[in-house]
Amino acid sequence: MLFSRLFIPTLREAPADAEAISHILMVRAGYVRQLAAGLYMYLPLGWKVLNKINAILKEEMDAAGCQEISLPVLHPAEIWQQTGRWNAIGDEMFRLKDRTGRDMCLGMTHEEIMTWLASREIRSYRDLPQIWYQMQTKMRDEARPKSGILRTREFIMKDSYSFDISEEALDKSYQIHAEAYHRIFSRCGLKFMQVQSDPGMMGGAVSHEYMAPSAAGEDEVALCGNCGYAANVELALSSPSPVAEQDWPLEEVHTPDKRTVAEVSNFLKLSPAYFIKSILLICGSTPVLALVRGDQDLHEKKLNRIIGNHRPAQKTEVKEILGVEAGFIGPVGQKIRIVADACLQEGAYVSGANKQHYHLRGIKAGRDFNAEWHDIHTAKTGDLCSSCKSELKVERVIEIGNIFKLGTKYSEPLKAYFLDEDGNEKPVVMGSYGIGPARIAAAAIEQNHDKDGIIWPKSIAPFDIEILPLNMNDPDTVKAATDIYNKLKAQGIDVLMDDRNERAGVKFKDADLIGIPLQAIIGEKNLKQGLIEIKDRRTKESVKIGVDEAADVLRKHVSKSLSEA
RNA sequence: CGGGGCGUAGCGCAGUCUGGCUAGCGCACCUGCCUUGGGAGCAGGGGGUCGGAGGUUCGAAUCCUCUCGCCCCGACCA
Repeated sequence: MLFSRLFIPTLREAPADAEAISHILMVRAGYVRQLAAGLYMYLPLGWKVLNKINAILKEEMDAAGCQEISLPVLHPAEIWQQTGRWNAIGDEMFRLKDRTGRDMCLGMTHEEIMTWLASREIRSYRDLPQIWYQMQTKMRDEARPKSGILRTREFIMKDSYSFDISEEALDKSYQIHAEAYHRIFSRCGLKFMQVQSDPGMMGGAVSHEYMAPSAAGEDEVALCGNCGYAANVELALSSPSPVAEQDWPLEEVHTPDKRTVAEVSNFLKLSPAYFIKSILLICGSTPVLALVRGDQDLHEKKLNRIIGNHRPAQKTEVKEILGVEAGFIGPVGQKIRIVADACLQEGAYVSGANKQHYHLRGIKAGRDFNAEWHDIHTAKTGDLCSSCKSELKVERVIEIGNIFKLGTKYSEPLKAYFLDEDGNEKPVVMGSYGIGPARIAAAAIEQNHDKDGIIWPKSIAPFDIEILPLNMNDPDTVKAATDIYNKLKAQGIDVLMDDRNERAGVKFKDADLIGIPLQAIIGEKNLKQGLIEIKDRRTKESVKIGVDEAADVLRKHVSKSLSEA
């Protein structure tokens, strides 16, 4: 492809409204443009990258025995009403009516529609298993789109759905996906990991996420370097690192106007780890007291799984319900439901005395208060792994894919039944599996860039090679470049030639920005000695090779690097 | 949805507090000359309903009211 014939609007300066590196670079290098919040247009280079990723996805899905189909984006409401998600999902679903007034929605995922299809067509155990997938647009009215193409309101997803006769059979489909996903992300050149995750609104019992480490990510995972435990912090189990046990008698301490853990711990010259943080929550209309160690944070989602939806109590409610001002509340003597972090079962602590300007020191679980014990704190770096007691590390990540065991959550309400060998009617056992190609692209940039621009992994770069004829007014340069360009093209190599009548500096800057992994630089001086230069975008190392052998050498470079990937 | 920030040429910005000449600068763009190994130089040129609506005023990018949009933090989240 000739640069002059391609629409590649590069920018010298970073757009003012971009913050994430991948966002800045994709806009600057002319890969994408923004239409509105969370809505992006893919320009030729961006679309090419996305299609390279999609091709890898399809290859691996097909190789795993999955079948590509395509479903509508526009859905009738009834199907979503049957599974209950029409009501369970809030403003995140785009809803509309057709001309007859019938409720419709735009698909944010396709469990319902896939299951509807299965319910119509699958009758016998002989029809199973099936794995169907599609590369298709999802629409989600995100509360806050952000970070360029990392979180958008419209995006393409590879989503697949498995239909099996039993949980054991589902395990197999699940495993097939796990293996395919490992191959896909490896081929895309990403650093990634598989972690345990919370199934959330998808339902089902087991799920895993595929995470690409990056500061631009929105999720956090807890990782154990020793035993390999890896989980989203939404459910990661950990023990806060223990503190030396104190042998305090239970006694009141006067703490005038000291309310927060930080204030009291300063006042008493004690580490926050010796405190119990008491948080009053309102769950429906019943109050619940949540307790975590003073140096820990409560994790809302963990608590949510135990007590359901809840909200923090207002200061006035605290006084009404507990009879004491917020800041001096504690678990001792409370009659209301208490959910406490498991680490508080050991040791003696300081907490509010439920008396204005007083705290209690020497509180011991079991003796002084009782609670339901759960892991409800937010795992953080330095916590101990719950299975092997090594130190955990918490890292920021981009979610690039996920796999869910759904069981019969969708097949039962949508009546996707089959007859088994014994003639019994049974619900199909399902799984669903997603990958976001745009997030793969963004994560690849987040993980592979330098001050000059993008450094694409070879497998998903928009081109294999960029040829840079430095002076288009020099006939020898043009001839040599065109010659190499034609030879490479004839060999099926995807090559971009910067044939613009620009100065060398402009071409170098744009080439580095765009990030094609291999550059072939053709300049007058080298050419006079029969040489051209090939340069690795990542290492910036270059070697000179003969013009005549250039096409062959470049071809070998490309095929070698692709087989490595 | 709560908090903060910002809307002036394709991009990046100044001007707004303290109203006043024909609304400016850099880059990009067009023409010509020149130049060709890291975003050259010279000369000439085109491009703006100052996000929108209403108001105050002799006069509004600037002040007031309303409104729309975008970004960031938080809440939320297949």
